[in-house]
Amino acid sequence: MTRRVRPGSGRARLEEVARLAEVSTATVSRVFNEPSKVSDAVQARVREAAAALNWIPNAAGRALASSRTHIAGAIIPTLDNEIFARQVSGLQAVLAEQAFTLLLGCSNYDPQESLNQVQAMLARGVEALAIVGEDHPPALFEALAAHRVPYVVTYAYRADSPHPCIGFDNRAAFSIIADHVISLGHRRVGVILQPLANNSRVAARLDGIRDSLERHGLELDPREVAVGPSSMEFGAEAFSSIMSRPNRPTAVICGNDNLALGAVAAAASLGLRVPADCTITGFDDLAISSRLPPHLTTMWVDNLQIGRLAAVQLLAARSPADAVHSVELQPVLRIRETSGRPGR
Amino acid sequence: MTRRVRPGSGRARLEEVARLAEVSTATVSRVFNEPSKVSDAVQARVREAAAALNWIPNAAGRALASSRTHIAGAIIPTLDNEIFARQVSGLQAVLAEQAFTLLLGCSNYDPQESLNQVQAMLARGVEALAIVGEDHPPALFEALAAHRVPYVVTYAYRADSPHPCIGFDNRAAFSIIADHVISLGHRRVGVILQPLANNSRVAARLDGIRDSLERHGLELDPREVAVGPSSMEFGAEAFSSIMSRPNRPTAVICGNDNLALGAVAAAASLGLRVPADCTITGFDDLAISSRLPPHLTTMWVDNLQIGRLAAVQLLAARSPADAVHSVELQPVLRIRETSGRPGR
DNA sequence: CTGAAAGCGCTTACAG
DNA sequence: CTGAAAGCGCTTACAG
Repeated sequence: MTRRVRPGSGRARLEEVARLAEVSTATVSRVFNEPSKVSDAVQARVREAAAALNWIPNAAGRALASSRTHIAGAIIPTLDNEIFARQVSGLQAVLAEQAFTLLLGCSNYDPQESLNQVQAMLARGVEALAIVGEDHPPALFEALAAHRVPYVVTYAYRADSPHPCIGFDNRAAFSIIADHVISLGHRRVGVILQPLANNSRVAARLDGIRDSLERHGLELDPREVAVGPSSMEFGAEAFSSIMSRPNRPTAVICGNDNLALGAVAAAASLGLRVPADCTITGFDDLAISSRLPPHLTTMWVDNLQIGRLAAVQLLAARSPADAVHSVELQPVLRIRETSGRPGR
Repeated sequence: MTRRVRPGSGRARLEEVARLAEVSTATVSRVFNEPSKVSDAVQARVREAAAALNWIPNAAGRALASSRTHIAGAIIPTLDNEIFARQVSGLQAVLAEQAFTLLLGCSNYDPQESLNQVQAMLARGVEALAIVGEDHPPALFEALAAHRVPYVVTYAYRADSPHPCIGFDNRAAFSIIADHVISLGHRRVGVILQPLANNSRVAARLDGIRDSLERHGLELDPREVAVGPSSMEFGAEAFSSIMSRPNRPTAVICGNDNLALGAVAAAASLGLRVPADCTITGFDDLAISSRLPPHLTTMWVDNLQIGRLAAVQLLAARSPADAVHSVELQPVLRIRETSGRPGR
């Protein structure tokens, strides 16, 4: 019988620590995982040996033996957006406290890509998953269910959602914005939105605006609703186009701050005063929105808290008794310089 | 002899796929890892069985058996910065093509935290690591060497660096900015910088400015060099303070766009015209810098390419014959509206 | 409090 | 082209 030769990782193994400390491998393992079960004297010897060998436990071996990976996943649309980056920070901070590693995936608003990312994460053995929004293929949620991985949908909250969710009501939020605009005396309102495809949150925002208008006996002129890329360029372009029509609106509600900042810049180059000639509102309250003049009227969401709460819920959900609970946050309207009464 | 009972993961295992396809486990493994070694007929049977069982390979088992984790790591200062986020996108895109997963860590400019992150990543078995900058504890680089993990320092390049690096020469870049400012006719130059602690790139930037001034027989007045948080608020505050002195400078070079945007806003509220009363320059060319008026004179670095190149180098470095090669990128000066001749 | 040893789910050297 | 089986580095049920 020849002994097979396998390369191995070349690093110090737990067994060598055990040999140096003159204890069993079980004891070494316990020192680092259940120290209360090991006498102080033995603990000291083991820790010394581990340090001497520069030993770092091998996560794969540990995961295989314990069926616990200590990995959680998060899927966001894109890193190119400070609000999602902030959610990730919140997640990571809380997970790190429990020695969990965060695996991050970006879907770029592509449902197929989010499914791919989830597959990859399941292969890595994520124990829980946070995912922005609910616009994902049914196969994605089925895969999570099949592998019994607890998950939470973030950044969107609906009371009747089939998923546990931590976020805010997009529809209600935009009703609040429209109410603010109408309360200032505006009767004709334009809207500039980011793409509706694979993002039901944007549709909810439009519905929220319509809800408010309807309550006040007003309606949206479809020619004054622009939908396009979530860029300042498109915000500027759409604003110019809306404001170049005869009998133009006196207020433009934008789907986010990016679009609104573009609209504000376009207003300046058109020689329009904001808000005297046109009120402009955003959503997100980006860092620049309150720092560069004119300060934007917008809505702020505690994204750090969304990330933190998601992590707390997911960590709790590992004990199967605890299901993930939905939490609704309230966005805050921040009235600044770009909204005001119509006319001069 | 009692058979021990271990919980297991509860998911389908490769062995069940083998049984259903009526082949050995070796064959199933080969179908997914070395398909050319398996006949088409058998492949089809195995793939069908895997699909029927909804089997996803267990990464921990695979890593343990092969000593290959297919994980790479990246350590950046913060996600709260679009330039680092862009590097991560570049890294991730190239790594994904090779079926590598990226593990992301943020140090928040804290050397101790970057060391912690590296330790955690070594435990996870990262096969390669990209890390922003070289301001890290020696123990960090020693740990990488001890575990034979190839790495690359990004976002900074020095010909005499002890590390393989992919980035640009911060000192040379700021010399170019200062040359531009001086060529416009400015003789008194103020400087606003982000914190120098644990970030030698900022010190290099200051040196670059000094190099240029010296070449032209000029020098910096230490009272006109402000150092503080990398925020628009500090940029504004520092600018106001520098410009409120008698005999003030006619140009202010900022360490990045954030500070410069704050300076531009402060100029507006002080009633100073930019660039007629004061030239202001930034660095990074953030998305907003060319989209909100006045368009900033700044320098652009191809951060996506830094990320991509880092990934390519790291993937190549897995075959030990190939060491990681340094690559120097050239930042591009983008002259826009905030720089001009002094006076009117 | 401690140890001997089975087992986690894969890969791969070896044999045919 | 395919298979039997050892082994990767840990954890933990079991026994003392």
